[in-house]
Amino acid sequence: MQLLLINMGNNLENIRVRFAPSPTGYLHVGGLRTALYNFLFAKKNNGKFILRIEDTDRNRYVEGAVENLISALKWCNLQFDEGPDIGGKFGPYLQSQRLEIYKQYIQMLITEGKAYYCFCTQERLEALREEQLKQKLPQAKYDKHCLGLNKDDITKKLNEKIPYVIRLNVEPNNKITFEDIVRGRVEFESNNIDDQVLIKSDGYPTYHLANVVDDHLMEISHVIRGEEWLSSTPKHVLLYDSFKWQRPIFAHLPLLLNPDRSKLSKRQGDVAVEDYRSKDFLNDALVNFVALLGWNAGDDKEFYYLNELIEKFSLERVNKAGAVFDLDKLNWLNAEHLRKKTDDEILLMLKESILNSQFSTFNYKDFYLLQIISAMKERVSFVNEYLSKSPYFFEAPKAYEEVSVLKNWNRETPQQLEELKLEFSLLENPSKEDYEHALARVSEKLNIGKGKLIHPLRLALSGISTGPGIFDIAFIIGKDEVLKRIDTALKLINLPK
RNA sequence: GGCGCGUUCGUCUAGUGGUCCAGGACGCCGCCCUCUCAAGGCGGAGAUCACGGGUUCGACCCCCGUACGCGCUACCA
Repeated sequence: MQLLLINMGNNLENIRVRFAPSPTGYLHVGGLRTALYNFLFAKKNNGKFILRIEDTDRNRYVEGAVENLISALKWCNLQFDEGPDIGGKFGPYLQSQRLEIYKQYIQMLITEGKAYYCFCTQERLEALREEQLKQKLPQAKYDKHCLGLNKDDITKKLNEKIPYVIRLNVEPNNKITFEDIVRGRVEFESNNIDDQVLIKSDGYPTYHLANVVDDHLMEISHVIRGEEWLSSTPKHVLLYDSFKWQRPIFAHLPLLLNPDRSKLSKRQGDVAVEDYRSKDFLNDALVNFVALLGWNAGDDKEFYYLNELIEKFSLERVNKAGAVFDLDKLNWLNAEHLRKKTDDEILLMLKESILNSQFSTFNYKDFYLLQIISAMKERVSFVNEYLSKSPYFFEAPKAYEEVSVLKNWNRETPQQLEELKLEFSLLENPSKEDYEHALARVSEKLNIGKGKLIHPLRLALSGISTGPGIFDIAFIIGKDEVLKRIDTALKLINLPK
């Protein structure tokens, strides 16, 4: 009976995963993808998603980076259950505040002979490396020089305050094997593994020690991280085994790539979540897009909301190969998500956009903006395109697209537009249809095609040749404005001789 | 150099031994719709499944090798 309750293997009942970035600036889209998969896996399995900051490199610390990371995560709606700002049962969640813990655990390793003090100077290390390089050894490795030190030597050096590091004692001639959910079985030769530094001379742990100790203490069940960690996983496995701790389940995710297939980098475009946010991308679209970079549900569905991703996600369906970040597809997804928003949702965003634009001093009525939204909705991919693609709704045109003038404006046009203006001026509270009928009457009267009137009218009202139906535009800006803009155009547009 | 991982249309991908002379999406091109531009609908071009050997009656799918790419190779994460 009792045996049935004991389950030593990892199972899906107590899922705890973590996103563990180092605070070097902002959230990288690759980091977002890692965070997302962790989040999706946790939520799908009723588990916990934890944010832990790996700030054990004091040289790399960037002011405000943690706040930045958190706000980017929140913008993407990846709410974590435990973390530096909200706390939790397993805190603190900043590694720099856990130094005492690492010291305590490293002592266990030293006692067991699994780790040892190393007093070698930087100079000796460099000389060693150079020598090994000269001998064309397959690989530069520490020579375990300090492993030979006896207790007295060590206490003496310690008392003399000679700087030291603590190294992992890797036993030779072993095979180190582990299972990875996305890669399957992975095997390494212990001879190829260096005696990694675990505690640096400044007393801080390296990533390798800290991540293992914390993952164990925080009861992390699955380590889901980027492929760049695959090569150091055997060191972590060695550490788990040395501590006699159960290993978590590993899943190493494929990398995100530049168009030239190198690792996604700043040089070739935007890499920070913030960059996309400031370029008017929707959080839903970014998350949707990034989710599909390395994972798919096995069907043809491409449009997802976060809750749908949670429902469908599984680590088993994560791909092995790196994925190029294709901006075209992100743009498309953004347009898709934007069109699915309600007009009221867009209204809020549009007002925000106006505030940050050249039109910030104008005061548009919600009712007016809503009309613009319904006219432009299927013509924009980004909220700010309401302004850039149809500025004429926000301000009367001051100039007229040249090619369109050349194409649609001829000697007879002014006369014809005068006629149209007259007909329009007779209208009372005109609807779209009223404008349309009025224009039809004029075209009939002058015996010319409607196009002869429509295109110049479009030019006069909008200054450009693209946009919603011309009668919609007329209706939205209103009769007074229509008449005014025709007058202005008549005055400003002069055909070249 | 060593070790590890990977390789299906330009890109993201489906595919788990026969239903694939390989399906979908983005992008591109054409047609329809139409006052323009979009959106939408329809259609098209686009992959000798990196290459070479096996295994098998049969391989994109399994095995081996090669090439290429990427990652790691720090007292960085």
